[in-house]
Amino acid sequence: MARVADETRFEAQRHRILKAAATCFNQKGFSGTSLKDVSRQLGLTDAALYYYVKNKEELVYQCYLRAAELGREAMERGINDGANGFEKAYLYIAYHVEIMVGKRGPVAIMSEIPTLKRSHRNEILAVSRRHSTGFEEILESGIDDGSIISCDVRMTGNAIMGSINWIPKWFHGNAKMAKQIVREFPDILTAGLKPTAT
Amino acid sequence: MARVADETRFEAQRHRILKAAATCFNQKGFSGTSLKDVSRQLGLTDAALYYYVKNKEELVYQCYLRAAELGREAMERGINDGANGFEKAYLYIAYHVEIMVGKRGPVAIMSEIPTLKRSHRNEILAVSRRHSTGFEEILESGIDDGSIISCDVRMTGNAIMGSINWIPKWFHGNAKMAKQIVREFPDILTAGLKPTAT
DNA sequence: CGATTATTTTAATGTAGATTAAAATTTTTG
DNA sequence: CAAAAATTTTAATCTACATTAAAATAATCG
Repeated sequence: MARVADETRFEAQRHRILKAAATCFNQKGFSGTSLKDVSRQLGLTDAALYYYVKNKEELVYQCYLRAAELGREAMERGINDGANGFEKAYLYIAYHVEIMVGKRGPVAIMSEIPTLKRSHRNEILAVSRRHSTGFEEILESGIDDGSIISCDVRMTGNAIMGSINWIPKWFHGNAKMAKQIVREFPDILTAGLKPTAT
Repeated sequence: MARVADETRFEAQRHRILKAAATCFNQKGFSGTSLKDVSRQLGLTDAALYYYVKNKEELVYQCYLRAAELGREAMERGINDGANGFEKAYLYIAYHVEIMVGKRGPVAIMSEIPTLKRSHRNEILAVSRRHSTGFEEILESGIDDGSIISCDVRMTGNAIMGSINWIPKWFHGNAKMAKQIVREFPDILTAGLKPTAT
């Protein structure tokens, strides 16, 4: 048995499949992408995908899990790297945006959560909720330490996350624009958070 | 023939169907909603829908057209009612947000543009682009008249529109929250546009 | 009311695309 | 290199809807 090597190979291919699927879902829409569309991108046959996922529902689920994981990672890094609430928020946004438009992407837009089977749906919803809550806590910490203006963290959080989540809708891989987004979005999204200079 | 009366009746029913479809699409996802799901909401049969739209593709298309029209209307009102660039932007956002969460909604999230047939897709894309451009022009006018801070209007526009477009993802008809959104979103989204008080 | 038109339903049909089983191929390992 | 395991393909099947035609019902009008 080629235990370790095989698992690496398998995981690598699985990963490529998830990225291809995310690309298709974002560009062609969920219902507009057949498994053949996904597999063709990798020079495979649609049936081959079933070696890696149980069915299409699971493919979507895995894409969403990966999207959630990448977001979680960005938030964790932001929390670790920022010295105060504002910086944590700023860095999280920067990291997350970078993932959305960078080579680790594409990140699947979670447009089809309702079509997931109950257990998967609940898991994705739970992890999403946790993410939102995490961001709200960052905002609160910033309000507490004076680095962020007093605001409704729920609404502010939704506004900022919406901007980030919507990026794949209008960004389609243009490298120059990717740089622009990474450079400008963090400032744009946090401009309203800064206490007015006194 | 009952010319006028019939057309009213027909249009009214058509309108109800579009709203029901938008509700389903936003809540269950596009691929997750069958025509039966839509028709059931109105106490109809799936086949009845074909009296109002040619097919499912057209149903989506009409939903998107309606969404675009509502957005356009909000922008027009904002432009008319605002005294300077900032106010135009602020009011447009307020009007659009109000539509998104109000009784005129639900507004369909345009998640499935790629599945539209070419002509419909091009039309929707064109109207979307026009909308984006319109908002960027508002921002530019604000920069010119000094009511808005100097910024990249393209990126800023994308950020703000993303927040608005994402609303149906997390808002599901709770009346209290609707009020909150209408009250807070315009300020949150424009907070970063104000020139720092001197 | 009786006739005409508008709307909806019933009952089939058609089809794309998901899924599967078995065979073929490729990769790994000893 | 030969055997075993891993990966992919070929070739069917299967099924959930979308779609349609014809019949039935409801609304409107003279």
